[in-house]
Amino acid sequence: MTAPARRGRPGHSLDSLLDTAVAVFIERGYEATSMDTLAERLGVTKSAIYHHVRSKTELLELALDRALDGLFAVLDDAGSGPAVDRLETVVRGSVRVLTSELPFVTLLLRVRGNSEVESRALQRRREFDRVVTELVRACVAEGSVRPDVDPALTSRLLFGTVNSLTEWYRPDGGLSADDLADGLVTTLFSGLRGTP
Amino acid sequence: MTAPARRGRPGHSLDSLLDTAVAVFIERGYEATSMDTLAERLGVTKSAIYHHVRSKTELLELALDRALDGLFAVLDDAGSGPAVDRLETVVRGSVRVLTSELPFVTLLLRVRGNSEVESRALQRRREFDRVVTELVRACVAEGSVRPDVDPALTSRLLFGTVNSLTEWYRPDGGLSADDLADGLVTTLFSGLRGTP
DNA sequence: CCTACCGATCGGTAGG
DNA sequence: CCTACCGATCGGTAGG
Repeated sequence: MTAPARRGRPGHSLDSLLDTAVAVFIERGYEATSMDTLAERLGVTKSAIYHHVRSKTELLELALDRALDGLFAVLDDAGSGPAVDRLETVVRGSVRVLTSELPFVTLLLRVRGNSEVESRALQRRREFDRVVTELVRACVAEGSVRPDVDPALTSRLLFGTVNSLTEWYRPDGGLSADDLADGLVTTLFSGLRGTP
Repeated sequence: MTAPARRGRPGHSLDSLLDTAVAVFIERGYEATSMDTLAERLGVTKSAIYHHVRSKTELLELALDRALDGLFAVLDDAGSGPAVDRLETVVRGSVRVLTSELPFVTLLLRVRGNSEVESRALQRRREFDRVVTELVRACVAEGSVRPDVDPALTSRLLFGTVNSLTEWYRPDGGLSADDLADGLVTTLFSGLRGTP
């Protein structure tokens, strides 16, 4: 038996398509990116993209789910022990996901809820934030986090700091993900002034 | 003598035009916002907007300059004294500008350098960051900020935290700008764990 | 000559 | 994976 004739060229996998799409979405913004621009960057026609996905929206959805699945897996890693240790595990895990899936998390953090897909992603983000706020509350209850700042504010500042890494961190920039996590945990937990 | 007949209606000032434009740019993204959308939101025709500004780009430029001028004024307020006091003044001043000019700073932080105007805004932001990094270095030199974290990382985390406020802070949400600044300064300078 | 607009339309490009 | 298209909308400008 002969091998079945290939129709069309091998071209791109869904994964490599997604990588390029996310890179362009970050560069130019999701809405400002046309499928023609995307096709040009991939070196294929616009219609070739529609072979892999049904819509521009589906590309966005795949990218956002990848970031969110990574972040939620972090919560499962922090199962037991003192709340403050679980909090540190969540912070370090978030830094790890953020650095390893940087473009996907970057895109997630830029989503503003302007469509059904974006709204669902925002809802999952809010659920993540809610769990972390509960964890900060547990830390305050066990006496391991200061009680004089509202736990809701504390957790917002905490993840504001972690999420801001997408604005400047580059994996090839000489700062390893582990060193970054160490510096961030030290600064956040013990403060700028120095060790207690 | 009769009063001269008014030709055209009083309509909008440049300031109110800018307020609305920035609100829509934040909602939908700058590039994704058409001048027709803007005109619809203002209740005037597209041509009426071009009476006040020459281009969509000029609207963006006016908005970004307003945010940047506010931030640079903060550096002038922190003129003398120990570096750590100047740093706290800069942080509190940044929080004040961020809350009082929230939409303009929010727009500034979303700019990615996709045009001449955006690139110039990014350059001014980098200059601001450079001054703050120098200030952190001075704090380390005088012994008021921990030396075991790189000053460049410290200042990035510092302003990552401050800038992340645009993601959730709302002036009408029950948390005053002063209380916010207090909580943020306490958390950043003394850490999550508690007072030294 | 000014300020503050309007109704209509230009040449090109969007996602599908 | 391509060619050949669609209904609609883009930023910007004309005369009055």
